[in-house]
Amino acid sequence: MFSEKLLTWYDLSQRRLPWRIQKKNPYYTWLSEVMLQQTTVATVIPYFNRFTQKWPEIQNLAAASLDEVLIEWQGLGYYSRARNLYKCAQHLTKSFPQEEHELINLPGIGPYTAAAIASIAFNKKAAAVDGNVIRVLCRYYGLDTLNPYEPVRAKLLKLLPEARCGDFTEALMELGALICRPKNPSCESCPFQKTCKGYEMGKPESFPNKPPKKKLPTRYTTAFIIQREDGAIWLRRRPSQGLLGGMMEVPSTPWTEEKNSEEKLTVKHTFTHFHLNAALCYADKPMEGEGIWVQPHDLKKHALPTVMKKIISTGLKGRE
DNA sequence: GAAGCGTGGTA
DNA sequence: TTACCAAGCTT
Repeated sequence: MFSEKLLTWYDLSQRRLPWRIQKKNPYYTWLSEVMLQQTTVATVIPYFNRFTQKWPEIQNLAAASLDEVLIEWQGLGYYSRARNLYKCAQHLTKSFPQEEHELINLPGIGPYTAAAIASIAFNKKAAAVDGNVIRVLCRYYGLDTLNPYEPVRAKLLKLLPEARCGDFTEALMELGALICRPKNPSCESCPFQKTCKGYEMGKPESFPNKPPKKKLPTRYTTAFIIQREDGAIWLRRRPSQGLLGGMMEVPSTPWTEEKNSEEKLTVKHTFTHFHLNAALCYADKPMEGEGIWVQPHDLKKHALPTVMKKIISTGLKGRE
């Protein structure tokens, strides 16, 4: 009953997304699911299109270098995804598992993504529990527990149909994205309005029950815009693990909670777990250690995270 | 199990 | 401006 109604709605209302054009392409499913982790559809679309144009098959992606992948990934965030994607491509080139319990052993593929790939690409009966599914089912069943993952997973397993498992998985997430939105849900056009507990209670937006978030600390640094007479800028590579791992950067002092002396030019940027306040400082001699000179025109050839693009562009403008 | 891990859009 | 959020994974 539930699944029939959901699939009918989905057949009528689904968006045409690049990874849905070619039906059942496991490479597309895997790539899109990794890109969509904690990231909006609108942000992912151009990245997905560039990746699949540059690397039409997994073999092409696996044959690239990690730096090439990081360059294409720059700006998308959570760069461990790109590192794991690259590592995972090496495995998938040999064989592409169809089962959830095999997929979950691959780098960058966790419980959600394993179930999503098994279900969407191979039509297996797997329970993909993401933020959408948690929101939709918590509202529908009026679940107000602070840890809804397991209860939602149990409900989902009972709802999953024998046929069209993959479409059902996509449909439930699509309902969450288009109708059962986090804010301003469109209950008037929801096919499940009549039987939705959250709607009946008059407060669908209060589900799921989330703990309050802590305030983010601010860290401070001084970033060095080191520019040679011919205009080239000094860059170096960050350590391969941790924050912005493997990406390029301009040198900077350690990022600590000690405030800067008030500088003229600063760049502010917010990461997942802290705000960064970078005071800019100009120099013309390189720092110790490894690094490269890059002409401003060639910056696009290097894997720069957004925070570094902001620092460099602000630094170059501020110098004029 | 809690913390670390990006970014851009929206209210 | 600040806060919150968006198809989670790893350690």
